[in-house]
Amino acid sequence: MSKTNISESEWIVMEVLWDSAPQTSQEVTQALRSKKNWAANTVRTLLTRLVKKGALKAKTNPSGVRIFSPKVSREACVRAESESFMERLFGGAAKPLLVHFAKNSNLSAQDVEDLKLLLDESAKRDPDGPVQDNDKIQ
Amino acid sequence: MSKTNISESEWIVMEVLWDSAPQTSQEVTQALRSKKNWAANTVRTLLTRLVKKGALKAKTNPSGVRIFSPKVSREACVRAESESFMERLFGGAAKPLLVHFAKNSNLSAQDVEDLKLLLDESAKRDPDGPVQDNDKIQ
DNA sequence: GCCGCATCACTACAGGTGTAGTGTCTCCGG
DNA sequence: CCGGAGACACTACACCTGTAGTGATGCGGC
Repeated sequence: MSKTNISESEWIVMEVLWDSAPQTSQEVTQALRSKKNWAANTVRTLLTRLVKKGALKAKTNPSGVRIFSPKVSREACVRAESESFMERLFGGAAKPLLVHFAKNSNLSAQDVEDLKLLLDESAKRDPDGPVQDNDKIQ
Repeated sequence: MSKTNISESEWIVMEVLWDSAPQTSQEVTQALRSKKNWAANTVRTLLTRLVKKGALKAKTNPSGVRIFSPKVSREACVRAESESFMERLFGGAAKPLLVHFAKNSNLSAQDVEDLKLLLDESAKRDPDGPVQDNDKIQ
Protein backbone atom coordinates (compact mmCIF):
# COMPACT_ATOMS: atom_id res chain seq x y z
CA MET A 1 0.00 0.00 0.00
CA SER A 2 0.92 3.65 0.08
CA LYS A 3 1.97 3.12 -3.49
CA THR A 4 4.74 5.67 -3.19
CA ASN A 5 5.40 6.62 -6.76
CA ILE A 6 8.58 8.61 -6.89
CA SER A 7 9.47 10.18 -10.21
CA GLU A 8 12.96 10.51 -11.54
CA SER A 9 13.62 14.05 -10.39
CA GLU A 10 11.99 13.33 -7.09
CA TRP A 11 14.26 10.36 -6.65
CA ILE A 12 17.28 12.60 -6.98
CA VAL A 13 15.91 14.78 -4.23
CA MET A 14 15.22 11.77 -2.06
CA GLU A 15 18.81 10.63 -2.45
CA VAL A 16 19.96 13.85 -0.87
CA LEU A 17 17.67 13.37 2.09
CA TRP A 18 18.52 9.71 2.44
CA ASP A 19 22.12 10.71 2.41
CA SER A 20 21.69 13.13 5.26
CA ALA A 21 18.63 14.27 7.12
CA PRO A 22 17.00 16.42 8.23
CA GLN A 23 17.63 19.24 5.82
CA THR A 24 15.90 22.42 4.77
CA SER A 25 14.91 23.08 1.22
CA GLN A 26 17.83 25.45 0.89
CA GLU A 27 20.27 22.81 2.02
CA VAL A 28 18.88 20.35 -0.45
CA THR A 29 19.12 22.93 -3.20
CA GLN A 30 22.73 23.51 -2.26
CA ALA A 31 23.50 19.82 -2.23
CA LEU A 32 22.12 19.50 -5.73
CA ARG A 33 23.69 22.60 -7.16
CA SER A 34 26.52 20.59 -8.71
CA LYS A 35 24.53 17.91 -10.53
CA LYS A 36 21.25 19.62 -11.25
CA ASN A 37 21.18 23.34 -11.50
CA TRP A 38 17.65 23.63 -10.28
CA ALA A 39 16.04 26.84 -9.11
CA ALA A 40 15.27 26.88 -5.41
CA ASN A 41 11.57 26.87 -6.25
CA THR A 42 11.93 23.76 -8.33
CA VAL A 43 13.44 21.92 -5.41
CA ARG A 44 10.74 23.26 -3.12
CA THR A 45 8.06 22.00 -5.47
CA LEU A 46 9.62 18.56 -5.56
CA LEU A 47 9.93 18.51 -1.78
CA THR A 48 6.32 19.55 -1.39
CA ARG A 49 5.17 16.87 -3.79
CA LEU A 50 7.20 14.28 -1.96
CA VAL A 51 5.61 15.29 1.33
CA LYS A 52 2.17 15.02 -0.27
CA LYS A 53 3.09 11.58 -1.57
CA GLY A 54 4.17 10.52 1.87
CA ALA A 55 7.80 9.93 1.00
CA LEU A 56 9.03 12.78 3.15
CA LYS A 57 7.86 14.36 6.35
CA ALA A 58 8.36 18.03 7.13
CA LYS A 59 8.49 19.89 10.40
CA THR A 60 7.98 23.61 10.30
CA ASN A 61 10.24 25.42 12.71
CA PRO A 62 9.17 28.55 14.63
CA SER A 63 10.25 30.86 11.83
CA GLY A 64 8.18 28.97 9.31
CA VAL A 65 11.00 27.13 7.59
CA ARG A 66 10.31 23.52 6.74
CA ILE A 67 12.76 20.84 7.68
CA PHE A 68 12.51 17.61 5.71
CA SER A 69 13.31 14.04 6.55
CA PRO A 70 12.62 10.84 4.69
CA LYS A 71 9.56 9.01 5.84
CA VAL A 72 10.23 5.91 3.80
CA SER A 73 13.54 4.13 3.81
CA ARG A 74 15.71 4.03 0.78
CA GLU A 75 15.78 0.27 1.09
CA ALA A 76 12.01 -0.01 0.90
CA CYS A 77 11.85 2.25 -2.13
CA VAL A 78 14.61 0.42 -3.90
CA ARG A 79 12.81 -2.81 -3.22
CA ALA A 80 9.53 -1.47 -4.56
CA GLU A 81 11.10 0.02 -7.67
CA SER A 82 13.11 -3.09 -8.27
CA GLU A 83 10.04 -5.19 -7.94
CA SER A 84 8.12 -3.22 -10.52
CA PHE A 85 11.10 -3.08 -12.82
CA MET A 86 11.50 -6.84 -12.62
CA GLU A 87 7.80 -7.22 -13.29
CA ARG A 88 7.81 -4.97 -16.30
CA LEU A 89 10.88 -6.24 -18.04
CA PHE A 90 11.35 -9.77 -16.88
CA GLY A 91 7.84 -10.93 -16.14
CA GLY A 92 8.57 -10.82 -12.45
CA ALA A 93 11.23 -13.47 -12.49
CA ALA A 94 14.52 -12.75 -10.83
CA LYS A 95 16.61 -15.24 -12.67
CA PRO A 96 16.38 -13.82 -16.19
CA LEU A 97 17.05 -10.44 -14.69
CA LEU A 98 20.17 -11.67 -12.98
CA VAL A 99 21.23 -13.41 -16.14
CA HIS A 100 20.78 -10.22 -18.07
CA PHE A 101 22.84 -8.12 -15.75
CA ALA A 102 25.45 -10.76 -15.21
CA LYS A 103 25.95 -10.96 -18.95
CA ASN A 104 25.80 -7.31 -19.77
CA SER A 105 28.11 -5.91 -17.17
CA ASN A 106 31.82 -6.06 -16.86
CA LEU A 107 32.35 -7.48 -13.47
CA SER A 108 35.79 -7.78 -12.04
CA ALA A 109 37.04 -11.18 -10.95
CA GLN A 110 36.58 -9.97 -7.42
CA ASP A 111 32.97 -9.03 -8.05
CA VAL A 112 32.35 -12.43 -9.51
CA GLU A 113 33.82 -14.05 -6.43
CA ASP A 114 31.73 -11.93 -4.11
CA LEU A 115 28.59 -12.67 -6.02
CA LYS A 116 29.19 -16.37 -6.07
CA LEU A 117 29.61 -16.37 -2.33
CA LEU A 118 26.41 -14.44 -1.97
CA LEU A 119 24.57 -16.89 -4.16
CA ASP A 120 25.85 -19.75 -2.04
CA GLU A 121 24.54 -18.12 1.06
CA SER A 122 21.21 -17.53 -0.56
CA ALA A 123 21.09 -21.21 -1.45
CA LYS A 124 21.91 -22.09 2.13
CA ARG A 125 19.17 -19.89 3.52
CA ASP A 126 16.74 -21.67 1.28
CA PRO A 127 18.10 -25.17 1.02
CA ASP A 128 15.75 -26.90 -1.37
CA GLY A 129 14.79 -23.81 -3.24
CA PRO A 130 11.26 -22.73 -3.99
CA VAL A 131 9.45 -25.12 -6.27
CA GLN A 132 8.96 -22.17 -8.52
CA ASP A 133 7.63 -18.78 -7.63
CA ASN A 134 4.52 -19.38 -9.64
CA ASP A 135 2.59 -17.26 -7.24
CA LYS A 136 4.51 -14.28 -8.55
CA ILE A 137 4.51 -15.14 -12.19
CA GLN A 138 0.75 -15.33 -11.84
CA MET B 1 20.33 7.29 -29.78
CA SER B 2 16.73 7.59 -30.84
CA LYS B 3 15.97 7.83 -27.14
CA THR B 4 13.01 5.51 -27.44
CA ASN B 5 11.02 6.22 -24.36
CA ILE B 6 8.44 3.52 -23.96
CA SER B 7 5.89 3.99 -21.21
CA GLU B 8 4.48 1.21 -19.12
CA SER B 9 1.32 0.60 -21.11
CA GLU B 10 3.21 0.94 -24.32
CA TRP B 11 5.65 -1.67 -23.12
CA ILE B 12 2.82 -4.13 -22.70
CA VAL B 13 1.79 -3.53 -26.28
CA MET B 14 5.36 -3.96 -27.46
CA GLU B 15 5.55 -7.32 -25.72
CA VAL B 16 2.72 -8.55 -27.87
CA LEU B 17 4.45 -7.46 -31.03
CA TRP B 18 7.79 -8.80 -29.92
CA ASP B 19 6.10 -12.04 -29.22
CA SER B 20 4.68 -12.33 -32.67
CA ALA B 21 4.75 -9.94 -35.59
CA PRO B 22 3.38 -8.54 -37.73
CA GLN B 23 -0.05 -8.00 -36.29
CA THR B 24 -2.96 -5.67 -36.86
CA SER B 25 -4.34 -3.47 -34.14
CA GLN B 26 -7.25 -5.84 -33.79
CA GLU B 27 -5.00 -8.80 -33.26
CA VAL B 28 -3.05 -6.94 -30.63
CA THR B 29 -6.26 -5.95 -28.90
CA GLN B 30 -7.32 -9.58 -28.92
CA ALA B 31 -4.01 -10.74 -27.55
CA LEU B 32 -4.34 -8.29 -24.68
CA ARG B 33 -7.97 -8.92 -23.92
CA SER B 34 -7.09 -11.29 -21.09
CA LYS B 35 -4.65 -9.14 -19.13
CA LYS B 36 -5.76 -5.62 -19.95
CA ASN B 37 -9.31 -5.06 -20.96
CA TRP B 38 -8.52 -2.13 -23.17
CA ALA B 39 -10.87 -0.65 -25.71
CA ALA B 40 -9.74 -1.14 -29.27
CA ASN B 41 -9.19 2.60 -29.55
CA THR B 42 -6.89 2.59 -26.58
CA VAL B 43 -4.71 0.00 -28.21
CA ARG B 44 -4.79 1.92 -31.46
CA THR B 45 -3.66 5.05 -29.68
CA LEU B 46 -0.79 3.23 -28.06
CA LEU B 47 0.21 1.68 -31.37
CA THR B 48 0.10 5.04 -33.08
CA ARG B 49 2.22 6.61 -30.37
CA LEU B 50 4.72 3.80 -30.64
CA VAL B 51 4.99 4.31 -34.37
CA LYS B 52 5.54 8.02 -33.83
CA LYS B 53 8.23 7.20 -31.31
CA GLY B 54 9.91 4.91 -33.76
CA ALA B 55 9.47 1.75 -31.73
CA LEU B 56 7.12 0.19 -34.26
CA LYS B 57 6.73 0.40 -37.99
CA ALA B 58 3.39 0.11 -39.71
CA LYS B 59 2.49 -0.89 -43.22
CA THR B 60 -0.93 0.04 -44.48
CA ASN B 61 -2.44 -2.67 -46.61
CA PRO B 62 -4.62 -1.93 -49.64
CA SER B 63 -7.77 -1.79 -47.57
CA GLY B 64 -6.24 0.79 -45.25
CA VAL B 65 -5.59 -1.49 -42.31
CA ARG B 66 -2.28 -0.98 -40.57
CA ILE B 67 -0.04 -3.88 -39.87
CA PHE B 68 2.53 -3.36 -37.14
CA SER B 69 5.95 -4.81 -36.50
CA PRO B 70 8.60 -3.90 -33.98
CA LYS B 71 11.26 -1.61 -35.29
CA VAL B 72 13.49 -1.93 -32.27
CA SER B 73 14.46 -5.22 -30.77
CA ARG B 74 13.28 -6.26 -27.38
CA GLU B 75 16.86 -6.89 -26.42
CA ALA B 76 17.90 -3.33 -27.21
CA CYS B 77 14.99 -1.90 -25.25
CA VAL B 78 15.63 -4.11 -22.30
CA ARG B 79 19.25 -3.05 -22.35
CA ALA B 80 18.33 0.63 -22.49
CA GLU B 81 15.75 0.37 -19.73
CA SER B 82 18.05 -1.71 -17.60
CA GLU B 83 20.80 0.80 -18.06
CA SER B 84 18.67 3.68 -16.90
CA PHE B 85 17.24 1.67 -14.05
CA MET B 86 20.72 0.76 -12.88
CA GLU B 87 21.73 4.39 -13.17
CA ARG B 88 18.79 5.66 -11.18
CA LEU B 89 18.83 3.20 -8.34
CA PHE B 90 22.34 1.93 -8.12
CA GLY B 91 24.42 4.81 -9.35
CA GLY B 92 25.14 2.93 -12.54
CA ALA B 93 27.04 0.11 -10.90
CA ALA B 94 26.05 -3.43 -11.74
CA LYS B 95 27.41 -5.11 -8.69
CA PRO B 96 25.19 -3.56 -6.03
CA LEU B 97 22.28 -4.23 -8.33
CA LEU B 98 23.19 -7.88 -8.61
CA VAL B 99 23.72 -8.06 -4.90
CA HIS B 100 20.32 -6.58 -4.31
CA PHE B 101 18.50 -9.01 -6.55
CA ALA B 102 20.55 -11.98 -5.47
CA LYS B 103 19.61 -11.24 -1.88
CA ASN B 104 15.98 -10.36 -2.36
CA SER B 105 14.87 -13.21 -4.55
CA ASN B 106 14.25 -16.80 -3.78
CA LEU B 107 16.37 -18.61 -6.23
CA SER B 108 16.24 -22.33 -6.49
CA ALA B 109 19.42 -24.30 -6.02
CA GLN B 110 19.37 -24.88 -9.73
CA ASP B 111 19.14 -21.17 -10.44
CA VAL B 112 22.05 -20.55 -8.17
CA GLU B 113 24.08 -23.16 -10.02
CA ASP B 114 23.23 -21.67 -13.38
CA LEU B 115 24.10 -18.22 -12.29
CA LYS B 116 27.40 -19.26 -10.85
CA LEU B 117 28.32 -20.88 -14.11
CA LEU B 118 27.36 -17.75 -15.95
CA LEU B 119 29.46 -15.64 -13.67
CA ASP B 120 32.41 -17.91 -14.28
CA GLU B 121 32.02 -17.51 -17.98
CA SER B 122 31.80 -13.81 -17.63
CA ALA B 123 35.02 -13.89 -15.64
CA LYS B 124 36.62 -16.00 -18.35
CA ARG B 125 35.58 -13.63 -21.10
CA ASP B 126 37.22 -10.86 -19.15
CA PRO B 127 40.09 -12.57 -17.36
CA ASP B 128 41.57 -9.83 -15.23
CA GLY B 129 38.39 -7.87 -14.92
CA PRO B 130 38.07 -4.19 -15.59
CA VAL B 131 40.02 -2.05 -13.21
CA GLN B 132 36.72 -0.51 -12.40
CA ASP B 133 34.07 0.67 -14.77
CA ASN B 134 34.82 4.24 -13.96
CA ASP B 135 33.89 5.21 -17.46
CA LYS B 136 30.34 4.30 -16.62
CA ILE B 137 30.18 5.69 -13.14
CA GLN B 138 31.29 8.96 -14.76
C1' DG C 1 10.93 51.59 11.57
C1' DC C 2 11.90 50.33 6.85
C1' DC C 3 14.35 47.41 3.27
C1' DG C 4 15.79 43.55 1.20
C1' DC C 5 16.51 38.62 1.23
C1' DA C 6 14.86 34.09 2.14
C1' DT C 7 10.88 31.22 2.52
C1' DC C 8 6.38 29.70 1.81
C1' DA C 9 2.16 28.45 -0.47
C1' DC C 10 0.01 28.94 -4.92
C1' DT C 11 -0.15 29.10 -9.73
C1' DA C 12 1.53 28.03 -14.41
C1' DC C 13 2.29 25.61 -18.35
C1' DA C 14 3.97 22.43 -21.78
C1' DG C 15 4.73 17.66 -22.76
C1' DG C 16 3.84 12.71 -21.47
C1' DT C 17 0.37 8.96 -20.11
C1' DG C 18 -3.81 6.28 -19.52
C1' DT C 19 -7.91 5.64 -21.41
C1' DA C 20 -11.14 6.47 -24.34
C1' DG C 21 -15.10 8.98 -27.58
C1' DT C 22 -16.27 11.02 -32.34
C1' DG C 23 -16.77 11.53 -37.02
C1' DT C 24 -15.58 9.47 -41.40
C1' DC C 25 -14.70 6.05 -44.77
C1' DT C 26 -14.78 1.58 -46.73
C1' DC C 27 -15.95 -2.93 -47.65
C1' DC C 28 -19.00 -6.89 -47.40
C1' DG C 29 -23.55 -8.99 -47.27
C1' DG C 30 -28.05 -8.74 -48.54
C1' DC D 1 -27.58 0.20 -53.72
C1' DC D 2 -27.80 0.60 -48.78
C1' DG D 3 -26.77 -0.35 -44.03
C1' DG D 4 -23.83 -2.12 -40.47
C1' DA D 5 -19.09 -3.72 -38.84
C1' DG D 6 -14.54 -2.26 -38.47
C1' DA D 7 -10.63 0.58 -39.22
C1' DC D 8 -8.62 5.12 -39.21
C1' DA D 9 -7.25 9.75 -37.85
C1' DC D 10 -8.55 13.31 -34.53
C1' DT D 11 -9.85 14.99 -30.32
C1' DA D 12 -10.47 14.79 -25.28
C1' DC D 13 -9.32 15.10 -20.74
C1' DA D 14 -7.54 14.29 -16.23
C1' DC D 15 -3.40 13.39 -13.82
C1' DC D 16 1.73 13.27 -13.58
C1' DT D 17 6.30 15.61 -14.44
C1' DG D 18 9.75 18.99 -15.05
C1' DT D 19 10.69 23.39 -14.27
C1' DA D 20 9.78 27.45 -12.75
C1' DG D 21 7.32 32.49 -11.68
C1' DT D 22 4.38 35.27 -8.26
C1' DG D 23 2.84 37.46 -4.34
C1' DA D 24 2.70 37.50 0.68
C1' DT D 25 5.35 37.43 4.83
C1' DG D 26 8.69 37.48 8.36
C1' DC D 27 13.35 38.28 10.15
C1' DG D 28 17.81 40.57 10.56
C1' DG D 29 20.43 44.75 9.73
C1' DC D 30 20.99 49.62 9.32
